[in-house]
Amino acid sequence: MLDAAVTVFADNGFHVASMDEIAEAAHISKPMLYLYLGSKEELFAACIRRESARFLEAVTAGVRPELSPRDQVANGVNSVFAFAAEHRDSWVMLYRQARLQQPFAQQVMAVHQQAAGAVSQLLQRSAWGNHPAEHFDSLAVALVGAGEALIDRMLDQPEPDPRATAQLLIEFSWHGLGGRRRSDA
Amino acid sequence: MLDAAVTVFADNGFHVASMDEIAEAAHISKPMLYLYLGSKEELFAACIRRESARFLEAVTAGVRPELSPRDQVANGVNSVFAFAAEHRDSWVMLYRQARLQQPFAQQVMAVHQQAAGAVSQLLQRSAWGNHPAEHFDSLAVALVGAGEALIDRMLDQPEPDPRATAQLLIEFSWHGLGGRRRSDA
Amino acid sequence: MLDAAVTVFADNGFHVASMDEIAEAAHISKPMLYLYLGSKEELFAACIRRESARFLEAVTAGVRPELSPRDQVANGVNSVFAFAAEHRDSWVMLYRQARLQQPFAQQVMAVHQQAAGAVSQLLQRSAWGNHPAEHFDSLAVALVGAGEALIDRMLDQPEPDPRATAQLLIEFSWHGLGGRRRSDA
Amino acid sequence: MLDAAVTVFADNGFHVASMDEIAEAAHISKPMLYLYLGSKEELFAACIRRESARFLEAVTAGVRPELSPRDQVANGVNSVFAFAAEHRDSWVMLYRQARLQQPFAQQVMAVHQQAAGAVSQLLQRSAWGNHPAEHFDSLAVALVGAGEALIDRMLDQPEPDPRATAQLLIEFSWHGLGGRRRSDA
DNA sequence: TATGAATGAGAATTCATTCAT
DNA sequence: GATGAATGAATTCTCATTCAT
Repeated sequence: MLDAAVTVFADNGFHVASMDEIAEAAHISKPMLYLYLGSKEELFAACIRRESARFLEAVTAGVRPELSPRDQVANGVNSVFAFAAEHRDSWVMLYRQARLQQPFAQQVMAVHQQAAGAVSQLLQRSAWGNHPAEHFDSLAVALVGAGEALIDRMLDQPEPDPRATAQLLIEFSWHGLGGRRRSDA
Repeated sequence: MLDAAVTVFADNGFHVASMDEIAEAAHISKPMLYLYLGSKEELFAACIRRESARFLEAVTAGVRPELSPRDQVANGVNSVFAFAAEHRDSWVMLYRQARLQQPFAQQVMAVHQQAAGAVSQLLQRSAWGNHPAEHFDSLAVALVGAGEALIDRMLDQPEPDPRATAQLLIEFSWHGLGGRRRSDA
Repeated sequence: MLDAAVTVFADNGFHVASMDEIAEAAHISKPMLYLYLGSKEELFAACIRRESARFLEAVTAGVRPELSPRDQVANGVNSVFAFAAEHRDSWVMLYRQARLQQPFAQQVMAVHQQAAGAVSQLLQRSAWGNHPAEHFDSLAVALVGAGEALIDRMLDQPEPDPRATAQLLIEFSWHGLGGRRRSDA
Repeated sequence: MLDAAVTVFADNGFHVASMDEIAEAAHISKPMLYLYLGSKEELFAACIRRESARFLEAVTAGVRPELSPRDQVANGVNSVFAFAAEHRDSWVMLYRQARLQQPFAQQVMAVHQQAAGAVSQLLQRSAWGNHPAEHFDSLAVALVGAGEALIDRMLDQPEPDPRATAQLLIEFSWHGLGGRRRSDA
């Protein structure tokens, strides 16, 4: 039942999605929706809650603390990309729709920042030299943003290849676009 | 008149923003809004059109073809960050709101992809080694996504510093998170 | 089962009371309610019927035809006040709620007018002088109205005292507010 | 516009009256109703407010402080009966409908008790002997209740005669049903 | 018999949009 | 040219009522 809602919300966004549409997609009647979920807002919140949990679970499941920080990041990136490819609607709903809907953004961003925070920590532990912690926060934000953009594009392709896309991000992250300027050559 | 609309749309999103609110913010009456802009959708489209143009203009103005590709990218990144910092509402409206509103996303994405395409070309021209063009498209997407995420965070800060933020992105782009694993050391 | 309904109807009125609430208060399921009572309207009608019967019974039980008309009225007033005090919900349901709900008002008013008619007859038999029968009808209406108002107020008090309140009404009825104007003194 | 609402509310009560019906009766569209009155509850409250004011004004207008307390009461009773006869809907709406609708009862009862309080004071000033003030409150309640009942009946008659009905109440109030029991004779 | 699960119909409320002036 | 006043159409939500078990 939440599945239908997630799909409809992912396709239309919170405001355009109507309860009629969701009820129809779920093959139930509107009163059932209200009986089980209370209201449109609660329904949306419930969708966010469940999908966030699934997302966290998927990502957490792949964590291997015995690996090096870099490999942990690589693992995480792979998990996230795999999740997005497998649960397209969940991803779109969380990251494209819920993140903007004012009363709900907070809920999504909490998870998001938790993830970014973990990345930041791993980066910090994997790095050379001296940088303030905030520097790694920024890098984590950049990395996560790059990931989201790649996922977005990936999801528009007919046959998404999460492993390859993740690999690209990881390479890009560690090595950048190439250590030296061409003019350096 | 569009200014008011942009502000309201940026603050509330397309659906929550009401024509009443926009008319009031523009200090005109609703019939005027309709006389000049036709409908809410046309109004939104007009906002997107104008802000996209401004955005492109701001970025294009800084282009210096005589520079090296890398410097051109750096220039562009700086322009984009400066634009976002100076025209917060324009940026939010384009990248946070319009990109999701189904009938309009295309309009925004056209500009967006034009920018990403230019970046891709510059990267290609600045790179070593052999990679298919598509590889650079992906890198451009990642770079642009990282940029957007950093801008987003920047706009939430009390005193955004576009130059510093841009610099961070550029460094990150060229060199990644650090060329070698710690264990390599 | 009707008890629960009466309580709920008395507390909330016909429209605000929901069948869910009544079923819950009666510790049965809604289908049972419908099986036994047919519909919300029939349920309400059944409540009215039963409470009206109880009311009439309570009042009739105290009738002592061998007494003087005045004492019979006094008796009746006492019975009514005692009934209202003892069966608060019955009274409220009948006189506050049912009397206004258009399809049911008739049902309540029939009982009400039966009582008023009996009072009118007694007054007529107890009176001096010549008055048309209609005059006594009016007096009965006034007396009954005064009684209802006093009952209403009585029911809002923490410890209703039906005997005292009834006594007040009876005194008021026989002697009015005082036979002479102060200026007469 | 409130006129139509008062009529509909008087006929149907708060819950049965629908905004559609009221809008139609007022020859305007529902959105206008909402524009001017805000919500069904506010509309009802506005009706109560206006009719209460009219009622108070009608009653207050007839006050002649130079008269004896008894004549003042008689005046007041006449005013009230005249008002009810002339503004049937106002009366019904205030005393039959609004008095029971929980969120609004207070508003009506305030006026009502103000009136009853005034009556109580006048009775007190017109009376012989020693009685606690509370005794007069009770008498006022009874008197007012009797008045309401008579008005109710009056309003059901084809040609209400407020003066005669009021006169009946006044006589009844001062002299009761007859000073002595028949058996006293 | 008894009920958990389901729904059709309708109510309040809002908003983009348009006349009449 | 400008606007106050007006509305059709849609949306969320509720409730009396009924199956399927």
